[in-house]
Amino acid sequence: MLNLTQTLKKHLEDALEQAFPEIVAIAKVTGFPVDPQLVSASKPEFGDLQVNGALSLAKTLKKPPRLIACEIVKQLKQNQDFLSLCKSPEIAGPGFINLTIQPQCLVEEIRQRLKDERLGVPLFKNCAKNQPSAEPIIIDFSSPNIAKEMHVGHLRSTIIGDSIARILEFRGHSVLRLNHIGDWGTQFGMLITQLKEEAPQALKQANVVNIGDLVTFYRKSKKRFDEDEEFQMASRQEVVKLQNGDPIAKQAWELLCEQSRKEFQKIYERLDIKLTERGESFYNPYLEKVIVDLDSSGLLVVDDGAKCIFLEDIKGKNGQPLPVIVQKSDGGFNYATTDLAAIRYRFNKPPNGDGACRVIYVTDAGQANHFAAVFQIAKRANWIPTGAQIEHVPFGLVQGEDGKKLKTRSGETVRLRDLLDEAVIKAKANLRSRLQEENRKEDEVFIDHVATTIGIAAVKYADLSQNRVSNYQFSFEKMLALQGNTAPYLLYALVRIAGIIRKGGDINIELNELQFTESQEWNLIRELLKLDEVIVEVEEELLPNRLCSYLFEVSQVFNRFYEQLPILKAESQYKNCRLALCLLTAETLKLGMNLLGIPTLERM
RNA sequence: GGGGCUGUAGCUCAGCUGGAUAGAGCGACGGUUUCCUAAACCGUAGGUCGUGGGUUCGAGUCCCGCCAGCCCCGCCA
Repeated sequence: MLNLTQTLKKHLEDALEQAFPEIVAIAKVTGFPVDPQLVSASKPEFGDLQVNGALSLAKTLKKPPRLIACEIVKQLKQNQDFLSLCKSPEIAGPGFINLTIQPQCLVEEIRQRLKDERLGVPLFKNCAKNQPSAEPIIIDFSSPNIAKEMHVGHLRSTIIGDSIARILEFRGHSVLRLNHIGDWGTQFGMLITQLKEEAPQALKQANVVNIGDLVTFYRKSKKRFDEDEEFQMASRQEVVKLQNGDPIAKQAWELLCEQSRKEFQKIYERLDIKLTERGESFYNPYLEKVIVDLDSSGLLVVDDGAKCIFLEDIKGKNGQPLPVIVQKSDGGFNYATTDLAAIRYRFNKPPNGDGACRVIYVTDAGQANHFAAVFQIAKRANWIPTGAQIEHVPFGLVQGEDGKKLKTRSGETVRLRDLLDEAVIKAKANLRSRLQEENRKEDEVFIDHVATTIGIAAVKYADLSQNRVSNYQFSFEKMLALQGNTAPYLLYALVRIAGIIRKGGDINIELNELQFTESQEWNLIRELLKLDEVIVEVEEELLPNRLCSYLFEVSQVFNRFYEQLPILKAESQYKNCRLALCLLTAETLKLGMNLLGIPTLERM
């Protein structure tokens, strides 16, 4: 209903200016535009929309708010265009104006949507003044480390990042999904040194060690690095060799990366997530230039032998400005340097960069300080073009049901593949007991497919349905629960619709004959029509949980409709109309789930 | 010591630029099945929005202090 609310807003602005011509001048002086403050009604009994503007204008106009509302309404009642969209506006409470959309307008919207593949969600270019540009939006997410397995710490970034990417893509943006994997740094020196001793063949040919062994070697090497000075020296030398392009070291590094990459890919396939790999090492050739340019722009300071930039407005322990080290005293670069090089590359015009207009980092909230620091440096160095955006999209920790960081019983970090396996196993057990209760017989292919879909959907949905910023309490029991704001509940609503459609025979909906009489129908219609606003809002706020809440609402309203009104057994003129609502509900839910990265089912 | 995030019903959480009597779900209690998948639906109970001030017509929302929890803070990422 974006179009409709836009039109109404225009009418309201006109009414406001006609009733109180002086506010145009006041608006110019104060700099605040005339805003009727049109928002959705806070309660159904207030209608569809409410206008709050009269209250805030009371002070500037020095008139009681109800009087202001009265004058606005007087103007509106003379506007035939407005009255064709809205029933007579009503003043309520201290000066709210309640609006109810004309039912035939709602029906018309439904009719449009039934014909529209995008379900009324505008492309970016249609609703913004500026044309869509080919300039991509970069979303940096997932980002596991080579030689480590993906664990629960990567879960939220991967799922949330993917959903944000899907939403922006659907809105018509060109999106570059970057996997900034940890494929460089001192850990490779340690690992190669360790492997040279224990499994030298692993450095020469592929598939000699599996990822699990690699992780074990990594742990061992880390331990030795911290304890054994000789080992430390050897590791450092190995890093230097690698950095200098030594072919043997390079080959070993490539093998390690390849081994890990295969493992990551398995997870991404299970989760149906597409990413372009561009690890930290990609930016190696640009690191030196970062230092040089920071130096020439006068930001660089040498302190204790390390090259660093002192931050503005961010203080360290002793109240002194906090430094960010971009080149260590031994000449090595660190992650801040890589991140700065990445920012530059991403904003630079092709062919020397991506030419991005917006860069989004989906990482845990713990890195907020780091990004604040790096962004500040990039801004001060003028590496972010005017009009371009760079933002950190933080999320909270994944906690166990005890409220502490999620760990296995033995205290290890939880591997992502184990977590997904367990979700599927539990979903399968639930399904089997359900089948038994209902005396249903289904083949193993069906059971596998349904359990896998539900298990993965449950994990994704549970994560996405939570406000990103707060910590998230992980619970298989809750996410797989058959009731509540969960993936199975939403999937079930769709299955019900699919069931109707299967048994509905040939659905022949004459769009010209849509007519609705029952409150359950109108509730569903009103809910379905909110889709476009919700998606545009999620695009702006980057909060997928808002989309989840919406889909849950749609499912609930649909389930009431389904429960309380006959559909296939209704008289034919109602049957077709109700089937139309079923179809649109199904399309809405499928689209929404798709934007969350969750596939849907016909039967379950 | 400095900084960030969080604090809303027994539990898990929503709450969009400040707006009408603070909302869901779970759990609890009670009800609904000759009918399209009851994995559903209907109803009841449950809150000094951490706390103390301030801003104003109006604060869960904005500002300041305090308390609690989690996270980050120079050569790891």
